[in-house]
Amino acid sequence: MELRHLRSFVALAEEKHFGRAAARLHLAQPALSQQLRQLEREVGVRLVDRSTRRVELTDAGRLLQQRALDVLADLDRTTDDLAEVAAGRLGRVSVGFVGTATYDVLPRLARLARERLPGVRLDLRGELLAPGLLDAVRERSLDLAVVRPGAEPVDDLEVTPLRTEPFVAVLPAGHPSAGREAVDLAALAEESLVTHPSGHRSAMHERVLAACRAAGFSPREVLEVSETATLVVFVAAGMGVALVPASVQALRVDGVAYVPLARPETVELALVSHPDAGPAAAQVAALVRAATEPVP
Amino acid sequence: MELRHLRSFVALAEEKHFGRAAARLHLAQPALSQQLRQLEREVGVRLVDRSTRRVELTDAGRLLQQRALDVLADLDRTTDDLAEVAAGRLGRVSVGFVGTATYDVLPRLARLARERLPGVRLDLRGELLAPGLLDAVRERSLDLAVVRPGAEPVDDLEVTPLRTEPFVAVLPAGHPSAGREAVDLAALAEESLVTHPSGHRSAMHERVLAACRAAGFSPREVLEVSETATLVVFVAAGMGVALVPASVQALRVDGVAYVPLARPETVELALVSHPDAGPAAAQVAALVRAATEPVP
DNA sequence: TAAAAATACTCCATAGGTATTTTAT
DNA sequence: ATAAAATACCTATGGAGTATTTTTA
Repeated sequence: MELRHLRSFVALAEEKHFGRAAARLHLAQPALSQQLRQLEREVGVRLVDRSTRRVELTDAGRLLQQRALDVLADLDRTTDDLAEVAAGRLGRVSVGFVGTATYDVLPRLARLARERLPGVRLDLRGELLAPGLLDAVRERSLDLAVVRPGAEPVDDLEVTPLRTEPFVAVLPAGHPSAGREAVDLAALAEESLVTHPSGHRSAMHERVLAACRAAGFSPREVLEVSETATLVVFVAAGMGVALVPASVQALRVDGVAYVPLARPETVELALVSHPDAGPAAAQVAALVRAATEPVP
Repeated sequence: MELRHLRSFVALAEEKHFGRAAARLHLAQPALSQQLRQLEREVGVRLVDRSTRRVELTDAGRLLQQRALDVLADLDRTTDDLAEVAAGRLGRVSVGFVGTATYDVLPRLARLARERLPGVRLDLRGELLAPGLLDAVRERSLDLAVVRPGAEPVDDLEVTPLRTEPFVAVLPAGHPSAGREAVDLAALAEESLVTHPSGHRSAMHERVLAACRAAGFSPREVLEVSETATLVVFVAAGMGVALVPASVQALRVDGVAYVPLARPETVELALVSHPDAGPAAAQVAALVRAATEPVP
């Protein structure tokens, strides 16, 4: 059985006339007769009761007409859908975010995708750690990752810079520098510092300590927390101060003030994708770039 | 696009290897390469990322794999179903019954069909009138009809006799002959008679009056009702007596006694079907014959 | 007898085969 | 170096066309 048999059968079922159906199919009448004969032979069932004066479907014919219509419609839909998939407007894309991109980039992306790529199902996962994100992209369990690029370059994946943003200080509301225009990082030398985890689990830890060294001090006490939200809450609780990328200010917490640094230090944000990610991932990548364009 | 493209694509999607997939399809490898090229050209989308070492589906390819599998499974199911339809084990059949077959043949048929033709949806309609039944079968709004054959022969439809059954008298419980072994019809000459409608709407009316004439009398008062159930209830209410085919005894009503006639008069029951009714109708017709075989 | 489906036959388009080349690892 | 996909080319099947016959209402 081939689709041409089904298409011909449907036409014949509708026209109930070999000549007209053949014309509609751009076929000669005998070709249609033969196709029907083949089809009936293959399914082993008479589909059309026919004489020179009357063409009528059998019960089996009526069933096949319905099913054939369904199948042909399915295939038409499929063809359309394939084009959508190829254009990246239909599909499923998973994006992972490091903690400091979770409260700013993630929601912006979600809103943009909802508007511009309604056919793409997004799977967004926030508060992840950079090394795991890279591995996930490598093994295709994630399509895209928004990370803070670390020291060592990544050459088996595509990495595109998204933005460079300044650090801001996170201070408890009662802190003397809270509410100021800017704070000199050196003024915080004696405070306890709350940071992301050390080791190779987060790029932030090293960046923050490097900034302190640049300001001429090494923090006296360091408290490590793994979630950015927890970090901010710790500051609110008076456990210390912190340095975070400016976009973390999207995370508003009572009892906490964000204050720019007098001499700004910066961190990068980058998008990582697999070299042969699908078109939907490419579309979403474009939206990630759009979501990070205006540095807030 | 033809089914062979889909079949080949599915095999390739599963094997992820042109050589093996081609072998499974009993094709040479270049034929498969060509089919894929045609398919991709037609849908305008790359379906497989391939190098000499790696064959991997694109997003679009994965979508098509799913859809193609669905379509092919649908068609397989359809082929099976067509055979069932052709054998008369799958389908829909409507059967109409005259009033006096409604309470005996109809329920027997329903039970038999449930057992032996579970795939056939039966549409059973009782208490109809013979002329309407015949027209309904002619115009195919009914597949089968169980009727009391009238005087004039029907030659454009298939009529097969089902059974011949004796009339029985329907008497009120208090009637002197109620409970007897048999009653002589002439003994009821003075009673009011309850019958089915006169005119050409029911064959019963004429049959009953003919039986009375054969017994040597003409009923003094005749009351016409259109439903058999109503007729019996009228007798129970003391409105008169009636003559009905023996199978109506299936209709048990308090206050009514059925009594055989001393000199039996008979009526026929017949099955009417369209000459080119489908196989399901033929199967059901066989069950109707089975349901009427043992004269009760 | 006239309209329409079936049959007879012919032809050529094309699906698929064989041989070979290209490519990626 | 080698396995595997792509390309080139050829062959033959069979799908569709034309002409004709058969059927039935």
